[in-house]
Amino acid sequence: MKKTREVEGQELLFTYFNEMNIISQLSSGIFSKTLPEGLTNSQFNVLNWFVRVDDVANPGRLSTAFQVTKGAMTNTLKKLQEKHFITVEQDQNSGRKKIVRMTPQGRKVRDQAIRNLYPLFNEFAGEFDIPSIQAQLGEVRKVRKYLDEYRYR
Amino acid sequence: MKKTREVEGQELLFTYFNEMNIISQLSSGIFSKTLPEGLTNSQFNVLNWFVRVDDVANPGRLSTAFQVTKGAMTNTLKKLQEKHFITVEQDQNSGRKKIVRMTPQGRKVRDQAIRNLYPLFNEFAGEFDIPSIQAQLGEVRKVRKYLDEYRYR
DNA sequence: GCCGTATACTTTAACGTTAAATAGTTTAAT
DNA sequence: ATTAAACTATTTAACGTTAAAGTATACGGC
Repeated sequence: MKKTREVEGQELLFTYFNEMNIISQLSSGIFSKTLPEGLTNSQFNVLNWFVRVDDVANPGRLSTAFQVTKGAMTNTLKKLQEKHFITVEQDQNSGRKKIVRMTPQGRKVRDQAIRNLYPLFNEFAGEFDIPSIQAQLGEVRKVRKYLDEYRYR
Repeated sequence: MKKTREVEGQELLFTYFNEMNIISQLSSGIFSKTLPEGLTNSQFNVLNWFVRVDDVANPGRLSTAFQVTKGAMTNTLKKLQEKHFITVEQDQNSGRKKIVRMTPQGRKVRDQAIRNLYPLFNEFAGEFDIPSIQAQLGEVRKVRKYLDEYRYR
C-alpha cells in the first residue's frame, strides 16, 4: 500500500536527518574542547583547509568551501588575524579581492590541534573499523551532494 | 605501517564528521523553509515529539531528548506558548516541575508541517531508496550513541 | 525541625550564525 | 567615457544557542 510506504519513509528520513543533526552537534562539541589557544571549530577548519587544499585563499572561496555566509567568514578571519594565525592582504590584481594565507604560527597551532585530535580519533577507530566508516562516507557524501544541489531550486 | 594507517584514518574521520556537519546544516536550512507559521526547526521538533513519543512532557525531559540546554528549551517553549501551540502548567505534585502539552492548534500546525515535508521526502526517496538509507541509519545511530556516551568523560 | 545537597527551571551575557543592507571594484555594453 | 550589472567583502540587527549564575522547590540525614 503506497500511503503506508510513504509514511514509513517519512518517519525514517526524519529520524535519519535527526541523527545527523545530533552527531554534528555532539562531534562539534567534543572537538572544540580539544582545540588549543581558544580556537573555535570554524577557525580550526580554516587553518586546516590551508594544509589540505591550498596555501592561498580569498574570503569568498572559503565561505563557499565551508557553506557559510560571507559575513560569517569575515568574522572568522578577523579572529584568526587578531591571533596572528593568518595574514590578509589586498589582491594586487583586484581591488575587491583579498588574499588570505596561514602564518607559521597558524601552522604550528593547527598541527597541535591535529595532535590533540589523534587520541580521540584512534579511540574511535578502535570502536568502528575504518573500512566500514569509509563505506558509510561514500553514501553520506551522496546525500550531502544531493542536498547541496537541492537548495538552489 | 601503523603510523600511515593512523594518518589515513585521521583524514577519513575528519572528512566523515565534516560531511555530517554539512548535511546537518543543509537539511536544517531546507526543512526550515517549508515550515508554516514562522515555526523554527526546534519548535517543530518539539511539536512533533508530542506525536511521536508522548502527549505530556516537562521542559527537562525535552531538553535531554533534543540534547540542548535547559535554557534553550525554556526559550523554545516560550515561543511555542506565545503562539498557543502548547500549554505550560504547574505540576500539582511538584513545585519545581512544569507540565507541557500540545494544543489542538499545535497539532494542526504540526500536521501541516508534515504535509509540507512530504514532497521533499518523496523526492528524496526517489533518489535514494529507503532500504539503503535504513541500513545507513543503523550505522549512523551507533556513531551517535558512541558520541553521546563519549562526552560524559 | 533544620541544614546541606540535589533537582527543575529561568535569566543573563557572550558567541557565532544568517540575511539584508551597504560600500567599493570590475566587466561588458554602448 | 559612461553606465548598468555583476562581483567581493563588510557591517548591522536579529536569532538561537551555550554556560553560568540565580531562584525556587524537594529530599535525606541528623
